[in-house]
Amino acid sequence: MRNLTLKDIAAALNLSITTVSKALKDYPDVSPKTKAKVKAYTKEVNFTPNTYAAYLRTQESKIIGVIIPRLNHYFFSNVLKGIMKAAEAEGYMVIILSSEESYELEKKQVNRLLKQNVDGILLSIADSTHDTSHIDNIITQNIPLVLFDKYSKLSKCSSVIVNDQNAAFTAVEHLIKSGKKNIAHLRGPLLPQNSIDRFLGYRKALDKYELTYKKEWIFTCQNITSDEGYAYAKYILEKHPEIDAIFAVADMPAIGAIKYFNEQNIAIPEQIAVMGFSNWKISGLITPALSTVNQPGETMGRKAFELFYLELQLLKKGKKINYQIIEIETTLVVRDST
Amino acid sequence: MRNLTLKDIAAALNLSITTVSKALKDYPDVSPKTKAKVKAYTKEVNFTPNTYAAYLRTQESKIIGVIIPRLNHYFFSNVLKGIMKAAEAEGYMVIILSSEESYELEKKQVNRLLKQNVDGILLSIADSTHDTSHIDNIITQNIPLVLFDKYSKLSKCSSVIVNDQNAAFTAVEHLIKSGKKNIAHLRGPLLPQNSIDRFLGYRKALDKYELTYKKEWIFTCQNITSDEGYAYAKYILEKHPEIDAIFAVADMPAIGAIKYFNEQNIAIPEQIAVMGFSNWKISGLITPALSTVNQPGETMGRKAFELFYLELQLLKKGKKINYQIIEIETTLVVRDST
DNA sequence: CTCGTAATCGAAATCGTTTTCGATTACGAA
DNA sequence: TTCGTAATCGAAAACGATTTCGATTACGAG
Repeated sequence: MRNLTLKDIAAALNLSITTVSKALKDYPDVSPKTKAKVKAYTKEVNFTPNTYAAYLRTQESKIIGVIIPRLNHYFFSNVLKGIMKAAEAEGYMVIILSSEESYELEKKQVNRLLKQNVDGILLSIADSTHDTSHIDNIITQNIPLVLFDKYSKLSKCSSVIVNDQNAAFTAVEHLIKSGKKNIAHLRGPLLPQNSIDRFLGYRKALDKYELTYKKEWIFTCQNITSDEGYAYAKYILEKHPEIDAIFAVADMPAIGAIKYFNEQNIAIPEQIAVMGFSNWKISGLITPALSTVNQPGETMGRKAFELFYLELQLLKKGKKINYQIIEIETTLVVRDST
Repeated sequence: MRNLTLKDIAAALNLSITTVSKALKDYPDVSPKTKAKVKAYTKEVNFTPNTYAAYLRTQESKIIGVIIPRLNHYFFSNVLKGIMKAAEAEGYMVIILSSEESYELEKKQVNRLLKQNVDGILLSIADSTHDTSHIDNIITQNIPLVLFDKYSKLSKCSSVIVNDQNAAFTAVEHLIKSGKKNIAHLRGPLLPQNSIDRFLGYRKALDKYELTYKKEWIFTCQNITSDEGYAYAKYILEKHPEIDAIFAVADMPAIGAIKYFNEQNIAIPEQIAVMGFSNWKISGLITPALSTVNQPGETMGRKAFELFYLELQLLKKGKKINYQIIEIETTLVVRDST
């Protein structure tokens, strides 16, 4: 019960393998009549050429690789959805690997994909990635590479990102305009550009509205978990009762903070407002519903694939690829926590 | 900058392609000395045989396909994690496809995987799948198939599942033991076996403790969303104030119900208790934290891969495979909502 | 010295496609 | 008739690995 081959088709139609192959690929040197015959028959028996054999000649695997930092992560799941939909439409398969936010594992996964001879790599770099030689490695091998969300300023390649700084600025501005003056920031770790940018957006907003920036109102979430948010909320309530709003680097810490405030019967947003970032599904479901910044993950994924596809076409034509950075628009989602 | 080939290695070591290939595969007819030489060199230059070329002879792609009903779904993400970890350990790549809970799309995705000549398929069937001919198709093609979580009683193949009936029974029993007597059930749609089993577990618990089963206390969630839970909670409060507990087919509807009760200042669990199913991450983060049944997704994924791998080995040896059904243990997670 | 055997190695076929380059045929022009 | 051209088709050589089968060498037994 193995799959059919060109040989089988050729035998059935009394043609050569060559002609069948060419008919399917619309070569000009096969008559319209035989073309039609071949196409009708292959459709009838549901034949498609073996991709592995085809790879050997064309060096195209019709498979792309995607590396994300985490699998069970709402935002990245949405990005994946966007990538896979777009890939499917163009007949590409997607191999997904996870770096688990580890630099070492990320290197390894990149290597696995290169060994697999994927046609391109879509990558969101891990928080702990401090060196980009493995990424540059992809580029020198002339394999289309697109970074998304968590990108690097070091590597010369296409990226699909969000303007984190602007988005954070808008979020904090909203807090200020609603009357809050002592705004704390639960920031992310030092490494990924995103948490730096969100922090910078926060500072910019304070600057613009002439609010004083206080170092002791900045709290670093190493793993961006709800537990960290919960713990910092407790600390804030005990040591910094003057704080009247929190801008978190992501929804998870924000949700943790809300959980603590709920337990302590603190009025949100009256006594303290909470703003998240990312718009996870959960954010709309907790009480009070969390205000946050919406990052359109699916769009991001789609754009990332499109960028890869574009680069591939240019590469095939031997043209030079000019890297581009696509910025996806975010929107402020105001709910009940601000 | 293309990848190295056996030819390159052979040339560099002054050996034939054959010998290099055999040395790498530990054939007995190559001397330990040359074996060592070949292995040392291939390791040094980081050579691995091209998988596509290898496929042509061995018919093994070292790729498995996974079809899940939904991508951005906490439980399935965990299953994927388990699958991918296990696959990675055995040197397998994983292609993931989503059926979006659609029967038609599921058929299509199965077909795509068959065309891709994957070594095996891991599948969680869609809610709307009413016919299993496409699944039987996989089996007749002699490709290892493992169903997980959402399985079918119709197809003769290995499965990794949870004993939904027992788990539901235990959950409802817990509600009863905590003093609740009028327990409603937000059930899932009619098709997947899981929602049937959870419903049966609910009934069994009522029977055992001699509580009357009332048809009007059963509410069907077609899409298992929080919105449905929210709407039913409202309905229950208005039309059935006698109900003092809700057992939901999944966490999402339970969370929606809690949201409504929170808004109405209903005391949970005193006035009405809420029990979910699945233990999504979010469940521990809402207030009150949701009691639920923990389904170990990662374990399920790992077991599913192991089952596939086992079948593949048997198949290669030409032995008959005897299908088995693995039941994963669930645990009751009691939090603040009961 | 001869022969059989074991130990090593390689040539070549094969997997299923793609693609180059010839081969064949038909047909109109000269 | 003959020749050139266009229109169709196929043979065969890749692609890079695996594997069968045969070749070669070395060496000890007789």
